[in-house]
Amino acid sequence: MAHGYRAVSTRQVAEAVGLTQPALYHHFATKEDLYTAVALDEVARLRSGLERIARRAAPVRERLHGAALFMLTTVDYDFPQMYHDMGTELGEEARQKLGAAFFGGIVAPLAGIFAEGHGTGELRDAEHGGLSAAGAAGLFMSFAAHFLERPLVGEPVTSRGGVEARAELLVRLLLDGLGTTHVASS
Amino acid sequence: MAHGYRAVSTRQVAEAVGLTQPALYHHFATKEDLYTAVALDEVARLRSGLERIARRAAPVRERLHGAALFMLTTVDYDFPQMYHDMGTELGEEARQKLGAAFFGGIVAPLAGIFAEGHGTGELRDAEHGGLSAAGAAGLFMSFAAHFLERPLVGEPVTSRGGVEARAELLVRLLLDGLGTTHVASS
DNA sequence: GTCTATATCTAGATAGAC
DNA sequence: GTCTATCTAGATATAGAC
Repeated sequence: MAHGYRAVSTRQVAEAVGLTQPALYHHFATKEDLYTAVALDEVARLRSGLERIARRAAPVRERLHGAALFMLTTVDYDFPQMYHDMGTELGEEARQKLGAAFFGGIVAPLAGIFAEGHGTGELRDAEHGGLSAAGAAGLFMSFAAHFLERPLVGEPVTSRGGVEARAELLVRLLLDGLGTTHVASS
Repeated sequence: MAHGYRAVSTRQVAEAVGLTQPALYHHFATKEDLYTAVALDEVARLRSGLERIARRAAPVRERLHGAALFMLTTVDYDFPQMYHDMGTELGEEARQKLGAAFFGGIVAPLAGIFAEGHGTGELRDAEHGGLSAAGAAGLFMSFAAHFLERPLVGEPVTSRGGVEARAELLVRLLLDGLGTTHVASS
């Protein structure tokens, strides 16, 4: 997930788990199967974390902060790269399967939080210059990816203040934007 | 740029330009050299477009809209993938070179627009709950990548309204966020 | 400057012993 | 369930004729 599907060989995977390369093939039929299994595992981990946060009895903004903190503290790989691999390196079947898990496990719980915000009028939906609940969840993920990104040159993001501060900044930018003047919903 | 450094073979490149694979090696010493040259070309193209837009005598918001429209209409590859490749698949020298070109050609012109917005008080800088000019430029690129992204399942983004509307939405979300209540700068 | 032919390496995957 | 040994395909890169 950190280096990309093609960049990691099955020999490297085998060495990391203390096996020889052919031994992997006793457990998984193909490299794609292995990758899919790991990706599904990771999506399930994110799902349980995000669903727990989404169920909290806390204001929308606070739960979004929790979700942001969860992502920033527990994701240590390249999220866009994983998404790219899921979309381009896998067969139709694996892509559909992962796509469904991704939507149900990551987009859905986040979308639930945003939908509540739409209900209370705290957040703008698609008809008021904002986004649908699912669209907002997708944007949230892009924000998370942005704040996880390691710059090409210069210091890594982790040194730009603590994760707490970055999670707060993430939510503030997502909800309030960079502008100083608030534009009425149109 | 669309499929990733490792996913495209030099044979495929050769076929695309109407040559045999070894003929490429008359023009470029290695695959990495070829990739770097193409990436530098593309960064130069973005640079000239973004600098032209940044120089326009128009409000900050309008120029950001122009930059968004420029990105959405002229980038037809996977931007995060290119960024990932630049960071992980190339040697130190090429990475430094591309990193500098990226910063000077893409981040800098965008940062110029944001800096003006900071000057007029139209945009919040890092000391008022927003971002530095360079940070805002980076976030802008992440927004562009988000709006260019092709979803794992379902219809491509191009069918979600025209590019004009998507560019406008991009700027609105970036500057005003998803919330309805404006939070005073802290 | 482009070609054919090929060297060299590494990848995913398989065979079969234990 | 893991190993050693190996197959086969595809990759980057080179040699040398034209």
